Amino acid sequence: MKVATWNVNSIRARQQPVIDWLDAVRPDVLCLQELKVGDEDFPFESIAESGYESAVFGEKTYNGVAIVSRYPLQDVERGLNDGQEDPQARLISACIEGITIFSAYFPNGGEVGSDKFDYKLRWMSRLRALLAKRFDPETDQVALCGDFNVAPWDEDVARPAEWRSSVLACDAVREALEDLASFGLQDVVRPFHPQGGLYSWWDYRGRGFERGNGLRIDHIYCTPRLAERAIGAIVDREERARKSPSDHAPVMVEFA
DNA sequence: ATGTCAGGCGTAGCCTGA
Repeated sequence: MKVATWNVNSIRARQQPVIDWLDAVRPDVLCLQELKVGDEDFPFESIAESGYESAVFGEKTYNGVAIVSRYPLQDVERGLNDGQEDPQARLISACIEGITIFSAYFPNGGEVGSDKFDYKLRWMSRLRALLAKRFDPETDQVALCGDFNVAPWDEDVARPAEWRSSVLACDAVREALEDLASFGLQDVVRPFHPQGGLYSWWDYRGRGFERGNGLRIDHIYCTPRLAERAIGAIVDREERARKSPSDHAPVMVEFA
């Protein structure tokens, strides 16, 4: 079973690349982030023509997440559902073939110390609480996929000196991710690329891709029973090298 | 600090967010 995640930076701008990628790669599940459209503008029909069912939590202009799957999507849930307000569409989950898969778009965080940064840390803590409430990490098979907006290690950053103090790689967000993972989730991509140097996002500004200035901020984190089934992980850099790309490349893990 | 994108508004070009 192949599970992928891709921040497409507008599904409207990337509709054909997404469909072409589904047709070429044939993942079983693709988690999407930054749709930037309301549910009514999501291309359900075009994606269905390629053989995929979609569950969408859209938002006009900003955010928006989806899960597309070759298998039926069950028990779809949208948002953090913790009784507090979250006006931003950043989380959707569905049960697929006995695995609960999340598509998550973590807040970027703006600048360290800003209100947006506080929101990012709070959001991560609320996500941890949701996981702890809904799942038993010992027995449940859960995959948290998405744009985490966190590069967990210096090996995930091409130029640590340039990014170490940023909202993507500073100690506070790395600690928040460690706390989230301490629920019982592990990074299933890193073990296949222990040397690091594998990136999933390159800033449009400053021609990050052309200059090799990348970060690994898109992740697939799994509970142990699912993680032990992982047999490979890739980042599809070719999608970032194409004309008019998203600033993110797809990340995909195969499970036995 | 920002050399690039994308969407909104509204129909040019500025603003926001990333």
